[in-house]
Amino acid sequence: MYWSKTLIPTLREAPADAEIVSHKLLLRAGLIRKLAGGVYTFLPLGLRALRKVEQIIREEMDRAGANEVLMPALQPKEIWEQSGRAETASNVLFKVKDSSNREWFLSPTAEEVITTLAANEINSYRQLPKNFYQVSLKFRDEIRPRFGLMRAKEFIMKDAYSFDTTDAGAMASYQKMYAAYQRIFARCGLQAFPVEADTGVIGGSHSHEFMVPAETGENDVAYCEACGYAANIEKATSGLPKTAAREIGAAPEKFATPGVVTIEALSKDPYKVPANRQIKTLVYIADSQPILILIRGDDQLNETKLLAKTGAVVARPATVDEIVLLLGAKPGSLGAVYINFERFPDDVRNSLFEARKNILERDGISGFEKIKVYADERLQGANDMTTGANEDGFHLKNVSIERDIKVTAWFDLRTVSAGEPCAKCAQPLKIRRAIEVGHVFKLGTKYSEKLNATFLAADGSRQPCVMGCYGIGVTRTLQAVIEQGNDKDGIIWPLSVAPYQVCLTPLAVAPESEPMKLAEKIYAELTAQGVDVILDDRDERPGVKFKDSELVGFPIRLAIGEKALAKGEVEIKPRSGPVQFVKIADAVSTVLALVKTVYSR
RNA sequence: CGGAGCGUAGCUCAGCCUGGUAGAGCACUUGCUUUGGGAGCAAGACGUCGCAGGUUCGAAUCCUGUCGCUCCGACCA
Repeated sequence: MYWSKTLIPTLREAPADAEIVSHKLLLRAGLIRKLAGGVYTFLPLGLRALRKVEQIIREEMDRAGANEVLMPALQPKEIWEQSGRAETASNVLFKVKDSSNREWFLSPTAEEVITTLAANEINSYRQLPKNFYQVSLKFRDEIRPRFGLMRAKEFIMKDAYSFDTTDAGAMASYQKMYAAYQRIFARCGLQAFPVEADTGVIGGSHSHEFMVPAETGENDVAYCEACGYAANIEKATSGLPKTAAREIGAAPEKFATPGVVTIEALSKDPYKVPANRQIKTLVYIADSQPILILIRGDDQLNETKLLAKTGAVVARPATVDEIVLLLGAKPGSLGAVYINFERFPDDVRNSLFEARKNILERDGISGFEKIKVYADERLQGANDMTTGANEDGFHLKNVSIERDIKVTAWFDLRTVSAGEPCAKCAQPLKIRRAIEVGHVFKLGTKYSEKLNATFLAADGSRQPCVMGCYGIGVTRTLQAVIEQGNDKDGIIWPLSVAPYQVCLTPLAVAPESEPMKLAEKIYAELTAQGVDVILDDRDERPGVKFKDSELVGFPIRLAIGEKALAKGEVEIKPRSGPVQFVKIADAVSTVLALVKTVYSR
């Protein structure tokens, strides 16, 4: 390609709405342009890089035995209702109506479509296992698009779906994809590592995310350098000991705490109750039912764990009004010792109970009379604890959680912090930010059962396919490559995904000038060898050409100037390496040798 | 959806407080000079100041509404 024939609108300054370095460079290097928030056009250079990432993904998916298909972006509402996700994934679904008022969803993923296909086309165990994938445009009704391609309303995703006859087979399919992902990200020049992950509304039993470490990422990963444990903070656990038991009195004791509504205030004079001897009581509305969550005072609730462990579809903190109706006190004085107004005489209690129940049920909240209490495992066996008395301005001490509180179930509900001992090897955990570029799930039979994707087994029985699904955010991966590879001058592409591998830079471009004639000759030779070359034929000053080639980040620049030519030489400069002058006759072979170092930046 | 901020030339921004003929740098066009690290000089083109309404003799500027964008939070396959 000749530079003057394509469109590479480089910018000296980044548009004001670009926040992170990779977003700025995507715009400055002329790879993308924004049409609207979270919606971008890929310009020629950006599309070339994107296609290279896609090609790597296709090669590795094919190598792993997956078959490429292309499924509709426009999906009928009915199949989403059948899987149950019309409701559970409702907040991210783009919904459209056609002229006859029929509802459609713009595909954020394709479990329903592929499972419907399998239901129709796969009948026998002889046809399994199978793995189908596609690379296509996906839509998500992001409430807040951010960081360019990182979180967009519209993006390119590779999604794959495996179908097996047995659980063990599904596990093998999962491992194949896991290995393919490691190859894919390595070939893209990315340092991506797998971490244990929550399965979210996709569901399933087993899941890893592939993470690219970056301060601008939107995920926190807990990891152990000693044993290799790594997990999304939403899933991570640690090996902290349970709260120590002590000698205490026979019953909880109420004491006045006027104006004290925080853990911190109660830990100070005159009360001096350390946060780790307090029980924090949180009220949530989970699937329209009130629940209490008990966490140690110095811990933080992990809402993802709450949903995962309780099986709730949606949960939100209760409002202050709801809390007063439920427990009779405002936040700051809440506890789970007396949750049904035991402190009142029976007749008063019953009338309060009925009145409040009616109001809550009017607002769609049910199960008031039997509030479930979920407690974090770290509180198991804890006594000599202090918690709210469900009476404004009062707390209870001498609380033994097992004796005084009716806990419905114990779960790991807390968020781990850096420095806690690893659950596997006791070394201190670290936490860092990362970009999620891929996700693999073992789904099991959740979708195949709901959408009737069954097969006839060798023994004649009809069984649901055991499924897995595997996603890679292609456009996000592209941006992650830039986020990880840049310096003050611009992008540093790995050879594998660079829009062009070599930038030929003649410093005189008149058709009959020596630099231009030599550039055209080298261009022809490199192109014939299968190298992606761009020839900067613009009549610009050398400084402009050098700055642009570094901003765009071509891995190898071959400059041809009058001075070096007079000595029979040209100048070859890797994007992040030293300049070398080579004889004209050796120029092509030197470049070819550099291009062979496929995995290097 | 809550909180904050911003919408002026293709890009970065000034002007707004204190109303009075629309500005700068970069980019663009033409000419001359220059030619190994984002050139110099000269000339030129580019704007319904996001949109709508209001106040006023007069609004980029003040008021109201609205749309869009960004940040923080909530949310997130």
